[in-house]
Amino acid sequence: MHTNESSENYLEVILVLSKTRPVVRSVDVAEELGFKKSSVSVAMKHLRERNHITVTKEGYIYLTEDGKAIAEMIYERHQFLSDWLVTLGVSKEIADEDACRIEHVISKESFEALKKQMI
Amino acid sequence: MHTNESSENYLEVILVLSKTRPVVRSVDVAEELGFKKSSVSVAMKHLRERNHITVTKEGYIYLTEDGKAIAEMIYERHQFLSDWLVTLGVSKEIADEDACRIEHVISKESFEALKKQMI
DNA sequence: CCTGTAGGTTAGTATATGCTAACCTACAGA
DNA sequence: TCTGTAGGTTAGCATATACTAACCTACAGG
Repeated sequence: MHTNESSENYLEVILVLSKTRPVVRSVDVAEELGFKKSSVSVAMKHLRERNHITVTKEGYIYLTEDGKAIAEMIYERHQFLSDWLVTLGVSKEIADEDACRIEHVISKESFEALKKQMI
Repeated sequence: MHTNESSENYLEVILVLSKTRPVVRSVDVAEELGFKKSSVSVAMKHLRERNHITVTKEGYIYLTEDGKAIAEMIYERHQFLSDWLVTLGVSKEIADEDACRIEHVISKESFEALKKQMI
């Protein structure tokens, strides 16, 4: 279940998009991230190869068990870190940007410790 | 004064090493980071080109004003983030590793907000 | 004097990422 | 029917980083 920061981001975006629309396609991911469709195409190929997603012949992207686990972990971190920064007085936008970077590098231990403190 | 994560790390290490020894050389940096001397050599070339360091003909590395400013900012973040995580109950080792990654991605705003909360 | 070692550099390799350009397929609509 | 557009793929480029291999210089010590 090894991943890179970029893969984690793609998986998270797929999860988020799937919450608000019936199906997620490469173009949707590209638009959301502001990336070119070719970049997303290559990234999806990698995610397929690593069994993090499956793609139907119509181009609909679905998270596998593995992919979903990663996506949900990252998404939870994102939500939590963003909210936490906002409680510290950081603006919503900056909090979101920072959460988006910190979520990929913080350890499980530190994240859990932070959650515990916030209860 | 533009930098990458890797450059920031090198500058921080140079600063830290200079606190405990009279001079800092490429090999010292390589040993500290666990990198090969060739990698450090190339990195030092980039830091020279961007005027973040100067290197004497003996191979002694010194931070420029710019380089020192970056190094000290990152070092302050490192210290603070590491201490903060330890107060949350994270082990010294993990806190240090996490600080080392978060220090490069957290925004000025968030860092200041966190500092304020810790007073 | 001569050789081995320390410190440094350069060239070329590899991975991760995103980009542009060119191309393909399928389908909607004049 | 014919064409334009949407969605997707592939090839090749560019940057950031670290690595291995090969080489150079200088100096210590037999």
